[in-house]
Amino acid sequence: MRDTLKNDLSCALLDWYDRHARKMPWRVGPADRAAGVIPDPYRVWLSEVMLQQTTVAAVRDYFTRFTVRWPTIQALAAAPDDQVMGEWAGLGYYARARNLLKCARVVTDQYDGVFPDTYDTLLKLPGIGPYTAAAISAIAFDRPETVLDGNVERVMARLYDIHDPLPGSKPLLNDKAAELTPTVRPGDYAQAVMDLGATICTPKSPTCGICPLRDPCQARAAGTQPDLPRKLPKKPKPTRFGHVYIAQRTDGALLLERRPDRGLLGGMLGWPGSDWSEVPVESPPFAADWQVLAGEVRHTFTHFHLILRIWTAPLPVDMALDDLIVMEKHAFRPSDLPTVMRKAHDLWRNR
DNA sequence: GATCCGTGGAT
DNA sequence: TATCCAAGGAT
Repeated sequence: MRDTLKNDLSCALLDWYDRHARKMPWRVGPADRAAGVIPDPYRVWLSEVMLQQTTVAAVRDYFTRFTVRWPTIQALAAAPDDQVMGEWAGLGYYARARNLLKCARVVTDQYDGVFPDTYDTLLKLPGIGPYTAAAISAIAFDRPETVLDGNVERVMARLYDIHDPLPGSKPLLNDKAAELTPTVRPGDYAQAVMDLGATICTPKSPTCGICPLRDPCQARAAGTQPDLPRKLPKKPKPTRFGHVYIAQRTDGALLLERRPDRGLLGGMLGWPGSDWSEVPVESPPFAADWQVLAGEVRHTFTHFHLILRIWTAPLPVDMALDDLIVMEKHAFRPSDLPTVMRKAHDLWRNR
């Protein structure tokens, strides 16, 4: 009976996916896969890391730029750190980019450039956790692993009308998802559940009327689907303040810093500045007649709001400062900056 | 288990 | 404007 239900559900989902799979630059669609096209594990891995907590729309252009610039994992492994961090700038969660490079170098050096295919081996690699290990194993190698991301959590919570709040209900949701994972076409199936969650079984206003699982869905029968999955309340975000300092030489060169590898915006390029706190201390990188710009930069991170004041001064010739970078005009790209630093740059340029 | 870690779009 | 939240991982 359970097998029958499982087969009905997974077949309904695969059938829906065959007809409605979204096109994505990294995806080997059901028709291509059926025709024998084998996914490139490098592209599957890169896309899955980019997609961690990030929307498909935001990832698209980044994925294209990365794969044009670094078509293979060996090419990526050989890239200088600052080029990769610059290409990742704006996408957020910069630890992903640092771990991406670590992982590329491990696979290149220790696995001869060949991605491992098992969940347990993938899980040991930098930046690959339970979700991504299962996703790569299933999507790139068509192994019957169960992916559990936000989409699958939502689909399972509704399908079985589970009211226990996340994250405590995660093991139960994982059990439900694992029960449904078929041994045939597990890669397509993993993408089918996630596509369903992303397009039909959405967080708000799910379109149950056209859902391939509308009949067996227990939440829909109970009318509870808009309230699922339940989640524990989140903490409010405090507001912090800070100062940043933009100094430019008459030839256009700029004073920048490479942020330490750990912590917020780790490894990224930025403007020197104060700590970000309730009452920041003005801390210019060198003594000068600093002028504060009109306006301010407002930015919201994962766990706090930030309001920055921007100061500017001429950068003397031959100025050299510990841990700071004098970047020539031709070498500076605003797109290499994380978004909050690019906002400061834009305010300064439009002064 | 709780906290930290970005960003932009939708509502 | 405020909140949610998106194909999560590391510590």
